[in-house]
Amino acid sequence: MAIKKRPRQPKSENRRLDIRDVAKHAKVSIATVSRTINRVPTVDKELADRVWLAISELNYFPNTQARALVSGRTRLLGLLISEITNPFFPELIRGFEDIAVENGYEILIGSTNYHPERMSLAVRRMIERNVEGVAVMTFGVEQPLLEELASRHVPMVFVDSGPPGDLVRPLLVDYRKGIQQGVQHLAVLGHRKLGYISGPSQQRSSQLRTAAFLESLEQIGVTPNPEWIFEGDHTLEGGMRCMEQLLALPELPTAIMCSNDMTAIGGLRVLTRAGLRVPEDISLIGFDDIHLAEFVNPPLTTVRMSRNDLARSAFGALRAIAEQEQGGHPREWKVTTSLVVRQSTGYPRDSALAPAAGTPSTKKKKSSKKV
Amino acid sequence: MAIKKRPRQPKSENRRLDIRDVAKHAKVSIATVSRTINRVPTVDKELADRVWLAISELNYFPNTQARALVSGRTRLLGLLISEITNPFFPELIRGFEDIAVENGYEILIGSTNYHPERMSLAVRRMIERNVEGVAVMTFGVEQPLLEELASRHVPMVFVDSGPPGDLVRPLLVDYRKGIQQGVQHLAVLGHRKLGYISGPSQQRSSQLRTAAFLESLEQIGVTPNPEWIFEGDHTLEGGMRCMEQLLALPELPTAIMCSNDMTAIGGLRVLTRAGLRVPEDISLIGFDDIHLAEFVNPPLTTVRMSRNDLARSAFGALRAIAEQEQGGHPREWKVTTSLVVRQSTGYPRDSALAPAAGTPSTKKKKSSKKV
DNA sequence: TTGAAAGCGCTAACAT
DNA sequence: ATGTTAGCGCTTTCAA
Repeated sequence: MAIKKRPRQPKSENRRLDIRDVAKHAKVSIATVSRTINRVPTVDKELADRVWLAISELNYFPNTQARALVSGRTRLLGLLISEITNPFFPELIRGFEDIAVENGYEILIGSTNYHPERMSLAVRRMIERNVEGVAVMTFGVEQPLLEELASRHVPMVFVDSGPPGDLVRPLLVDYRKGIQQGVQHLAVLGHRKLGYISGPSQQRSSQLRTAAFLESLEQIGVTPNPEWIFEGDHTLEGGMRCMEQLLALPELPTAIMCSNDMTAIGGLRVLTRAGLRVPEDISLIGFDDIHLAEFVNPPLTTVRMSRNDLARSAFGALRAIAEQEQGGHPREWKVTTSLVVRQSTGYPRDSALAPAAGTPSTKKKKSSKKV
Repeated sequence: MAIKKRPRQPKSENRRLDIRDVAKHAKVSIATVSRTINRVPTVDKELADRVWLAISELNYFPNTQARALVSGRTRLLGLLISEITNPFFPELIRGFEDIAVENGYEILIGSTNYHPERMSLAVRRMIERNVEGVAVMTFGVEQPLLEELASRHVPMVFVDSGPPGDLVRPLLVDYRKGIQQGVQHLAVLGHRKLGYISGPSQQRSSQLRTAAFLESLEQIGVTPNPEWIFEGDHTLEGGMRCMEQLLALPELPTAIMCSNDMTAIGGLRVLTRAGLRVPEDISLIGFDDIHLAEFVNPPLTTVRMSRNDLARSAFGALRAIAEQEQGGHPREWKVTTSLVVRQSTGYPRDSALAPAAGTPSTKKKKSSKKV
């Protein structure tokens, strides 16, 4: 597009400046220009100065394509996401763009829009453009696509976990801390009877969450009641099913933590249908902070992971893989969590703390309700 | 990164497949492979078949860098935005990604984050990567940067308008239609006394809006009352100032349209402080549908432009410039608008239509009411 | 219609 | 420390 390229001959008038122009202008060889630009330390100070001067006088920018072609390094990273209009992603992209650009990388965004075709197109685009690594920030990417990348030795990072491999790293979300934040929030409100709906027990990340829950209970000096612990499957339906079983119990907990938001939202639905009020009768807390969490009624208190951490960890991990991380065992890339207090948590029903019923007022945009 | 490149000799084991591998496999010359891939029509059908077969058997992807280097076409487009976490942009990006990818382009996103430095970094990145065009989707990009692009013959499109030039196109937002939608919405509710707060009269886009307002009034058979028409400046403060003046008038309009949302939000603030209720006492309607519009109290009814239109127009315009748009005068790229009915508009105070006062119930998010 | 070969702008080996 | 030069993988001329 840029400019109509005439055949080859007439050295078109507005051709881009190239390294030879700079060399000529600075009266050095093109090799010296290249070395200067790449900060090879052996270049004579004076020559280097001449080169830099020429560069700025001519306003020369090196041609990335040519550099990439010869060096094999594109300084391009792929970011595979599900849908950019899902508010989780813009924040993530922002962090990723920031750190990538700081380090001289560009990012190629591939949205799958939940379509298998778009997904494979995205992977294809990344391979064609020779990305130096891919951050897979969405679930459900088909195995063959990942193999395609792996077979071409493209480093990958996954949120949470992915197929293991030499060039593959999981990002470690700090579930322990996240769950702890949730449990302590409930403890502070005065809850001692806590229930839990887990994710599928085969999934590593949900095992971690369950373990963290139990551990957090211990920290607040509460003995878990096995009756109140259910195994869900991280779906809305799973959450509903578990909540129904729970409601059949003779004694109910005053608060329930769920292994993810979808589970909590399913649970919420059942609670509401059963005529129980959240949080007046029972408090509910999720995990993930998906978009929907803010829009259910009442808005869900939940634990979210830092998009910025995620972005920086993904970048760092990709870079470390690529540069072979000479020193010792692979580093772990942690992602921190934070509690997002909305309106699905409040004092327990019979608590002395409760002004009457409902959520206590808190500062800022945290849950707040005049009773 | 991708893979540790050993010096040059040992033809590293896991080098990428290249066109020669395909040529060998298909028993043709690399020229034929190239022609086949580029769908040059003169290739013999049978040879072409062999080539395609080889390509798919080897799972070959052409190297974009090499192609770009020799052809001078990167198939890369720059998208200059202010901030990706502003919800205006993800939608825009989505549309842009869709159409770009459909056409074999990639997009390079540059966020300015309202920092002059980031802005020039973004422009620099685009030039370095040799983008074939830039869609400038944010205001306030500094002139020198645009000149930098122009001097390198990079085609540009601007939302609404930008510095004119041979390789520059404005996108034309259909203000007339947008304003009309707003005015008719008010007319349907029963408003006949309409006020207007314009933008700065030097700015072309606000002239267009004002003209459209007057025209729309005529269409609904209302004679404009010059007393109720104020010139704002598209800022919050301007909106407040105008609204204060308006409130000093002996007779007030029942509804006010503003040239943009910030103006309306400023106006809303003054109205609220003056103890007037919106929309019970006075209806208010903005233009743009900025993020904030949804979160003010009451949420602002406004006119928004289609992000998808914007994206597609930007892409189309860029492409047309680049391909020199052989046929006649440059095409116009229109962007449509739509009315977003929220809660700042309702029946006029003394309307027989009003059930009591306040907003009529609406179905969906569109205006529509049973009278 | 096909193939051989000349570059695209740059980096890095090699020579000096 | 600097210059010369051979490619990187491809497209496109040119000759056959």
